[in-house]
Amino acid sequence: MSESPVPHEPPIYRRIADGLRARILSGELRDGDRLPGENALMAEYAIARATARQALAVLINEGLAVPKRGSGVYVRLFKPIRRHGSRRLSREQWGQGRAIWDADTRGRPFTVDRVEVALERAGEEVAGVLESGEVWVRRRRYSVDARPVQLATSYFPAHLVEGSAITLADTGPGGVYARLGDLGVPPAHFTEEVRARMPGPREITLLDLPGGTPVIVIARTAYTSGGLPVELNEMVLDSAAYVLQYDFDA
Amino acid sequence: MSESPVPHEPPIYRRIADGLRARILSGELRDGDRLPGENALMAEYAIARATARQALAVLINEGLAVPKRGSGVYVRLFKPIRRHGSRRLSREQWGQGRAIWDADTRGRPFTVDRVEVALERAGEEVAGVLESGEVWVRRRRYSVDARPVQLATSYFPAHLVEGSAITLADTGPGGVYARLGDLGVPPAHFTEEVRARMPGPREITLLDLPGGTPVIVIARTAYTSGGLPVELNEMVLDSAAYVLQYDFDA
DNA sequence: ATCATTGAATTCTCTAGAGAACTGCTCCAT
DNA sequence: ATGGAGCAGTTCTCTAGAGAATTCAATGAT
Repeated sequence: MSESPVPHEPPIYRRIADGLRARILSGELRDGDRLPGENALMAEYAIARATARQALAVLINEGLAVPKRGSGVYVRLFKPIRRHGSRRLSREQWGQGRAIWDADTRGRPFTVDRVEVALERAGEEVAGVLESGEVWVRRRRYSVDARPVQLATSYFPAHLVEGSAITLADTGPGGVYARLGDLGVPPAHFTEEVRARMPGPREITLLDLPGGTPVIVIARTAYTSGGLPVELNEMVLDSAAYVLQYDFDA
Repeated sequence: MSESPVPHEPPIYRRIADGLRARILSGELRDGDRLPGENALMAEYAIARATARQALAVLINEGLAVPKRGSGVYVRLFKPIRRHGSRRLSREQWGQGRAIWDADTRGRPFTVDRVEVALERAGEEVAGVLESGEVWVRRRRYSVDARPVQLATSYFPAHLVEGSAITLADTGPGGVYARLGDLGVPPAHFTEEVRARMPGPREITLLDLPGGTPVIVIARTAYTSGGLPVELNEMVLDSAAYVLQYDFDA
């Protein structure tokens, strides 16, 4: 038999992490405050550097802290952008001022950079959704307050949008949806599929993500009233920067 | 000026991780396959154990691999459940004595364990949403195929549901929404707020999450047609197990 | 005043090694 | 056959140390 009736004491690095987490959640350490760094933890607990790093890695991985190389480890600040799925139903009377998570409802200005427009052969999944082998692709990155928060890639059936402003960098007033209306195929119905996962290296670079930040992936398909798919938009969001809101009736 | 026009070669651990990732994404390594472990990487690349661990940690952190202590590191399998936001809660479904979760698992039945029902003093945020200081709280965990996939906590204004089956472990046919209907306050409108983040230690335990798996947090508020909030349901989902789907018109 | 340099502090990367904890298999006694 | 013991292989935890890369503030030169 085992002679340890003790329900397994957690390892050192975990106890240190638990202590720091408690101080963050209790409010003792606030957004932007500096956490004790590797050296401080080494001295305080008489542990090796790797162990101190492991403790900090736990918090970084949970998204509660952000490391700044050459400076220190800081409590993360969280002020998400609220993204409304269906604007039509999300009127003021429903839940205004009742939001669970504090978020910026006022429209902070988005800036768009890295716009790429290209005609490509559709991948398997895209081709399946849009029922088209060739697609016009629009890739762009959105930033708020000079911080990148979203990558978006839109696909359009090539035969549908050929010759329109959708194939240009500047789509003109009203954006791509107005142009689809001009073409006689205005979007009437949307389906959004939402997932969350850890980012790949490319996404970490483009969104400038600190460690421990998942991304939200939204695949939105736009259909005409006749059920014709006219756009597939794949969005990758910094999950620390966003709260999604969906409103619907029973 | 810096005299390194070289765009900074990535560190060893990252190059190894990149190589393994490529083998996974290319299909060479499939779901459930065993990855080269610490010892194998140490031998192959002539590196220290810590460095090999760091390489594997990258993949584990991205959710592409799962470590099994004493056994090895394995490629993760991904077969999500599709959860429909709208339509799912339609009156027909809960009107017929059908639990909502049966509807969207398509045969894979949800099992519920760890049901807790209690009368509690509402926290600040919950009180603000439900406009009630005392709330009945229902906590439960859902599993599919003996795997826990979701934690759910529902809050109801105490004065509203006092004496109904909502305060019991078994809420009867149709679940809590049918009971709210019985009480004359049927839910007519829903607002869902969706976030993603890394799980805390409690969530890791309850959901049995491997490293590198984010959770999706949904805060759903149910309102009557008169705009009265009658339920706040906070759900924590294993993000590897779910795809959320929302449908709406332009 | 403005700009460049320096230096301390900090995180990041990596080596080398050791023991603990756990898994899965084989072998042996029953 | 079945159960238990033992063993090899694996991940997990931790020590001790060193150099690289980066940040940030102070200092000095222009």
